Amino acid sequence: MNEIPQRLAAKPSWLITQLAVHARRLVSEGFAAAGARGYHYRILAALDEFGPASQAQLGRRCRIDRSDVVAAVNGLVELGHVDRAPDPDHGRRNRVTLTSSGVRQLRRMDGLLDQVQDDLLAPLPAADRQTLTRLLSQVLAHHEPE
Amino acid sequence: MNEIPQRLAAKPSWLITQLAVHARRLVSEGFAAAGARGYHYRILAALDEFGPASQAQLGRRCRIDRSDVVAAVNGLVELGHVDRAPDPDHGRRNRVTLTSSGVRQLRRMDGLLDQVQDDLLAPLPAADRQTLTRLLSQVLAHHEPE
DNA sequence: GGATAGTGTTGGTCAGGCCAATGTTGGAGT
DNA sequence: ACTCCAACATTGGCCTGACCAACACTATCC
Repeated sequence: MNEIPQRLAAKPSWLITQLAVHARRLVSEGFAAAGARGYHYRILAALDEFGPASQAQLGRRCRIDRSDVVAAVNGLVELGHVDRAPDPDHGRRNRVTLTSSGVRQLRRMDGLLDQVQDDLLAPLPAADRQTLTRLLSQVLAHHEPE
Repeated sequence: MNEIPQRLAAKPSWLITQLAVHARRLVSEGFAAAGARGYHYRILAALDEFGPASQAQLGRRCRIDRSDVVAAVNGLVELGHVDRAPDPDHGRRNRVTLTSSGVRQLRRMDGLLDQVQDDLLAPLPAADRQTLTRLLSQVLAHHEPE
């Protein structure tokens, strides 16, 4: 009835972009429960793993445009999950820091996200999940900057 | 320097959505050469494989919202790749048909898209490409409307 | 000192995926 | 025959994520 054209179904680019739609849906549904957006998680994670950073640095690490980092940090500051202060050593630069509230939010999101991974890969046994992750990492690395 | 947070890099949802960004970029770059958009290809492919159809049917087969099908078909009609006429048997329904120009455009896009698949999966040997495609299909099928 | 690269910010664009409301039409139930 | 419901096409709006261009400022390198 609602059969997909073979041309599409067979193409990796189709599979990836369509699966990404479902992944995004699952993720944003999960995050909605925590009142957060996708960009927020990326930034909180980067701050937690690499410590305080400038907005430009965050953008590079999270694959977010600098202009979008501004808005996301604005949101995080308003929610109290992050602090923004001018970098004392570097005039124009900002220094973004994780607050304890931010750490708690990050933990919460981590939990939600683990559940999402499970829903996303539901039909696959553990071995296949690992294989898929490895192959995707390999391909993605090839398209990443340097 | 631009290291990605481990939390992200390890999550299938991240790998899929990020890879989808690159896939979309490659596809749209390729399609730009033919002056077409992503929705166009889907619709042309569905018409070619399943024959003339109503817009609602196209939407279901191509995973496009009804309202977006309207705009896409408008564009295709303007380009002469498709014909739209009221279905004689079914009052409100439209009947969308592929023109010979549409067939040519589809062939052209097919070629462009094959090249894109190659660029996308460049780092993978043939066997891995097949494995990846199989796993993605499996996962995607699980999230599709039965 | 003057060119050059990096930084934060504003504001705008785009594709893709959605939803709600409206007017219309076919068909099923009774 | 009449009513009610489901399907269809269309308009108009919204959201996320990813971009780009321009501006003002700062640091650094030659």
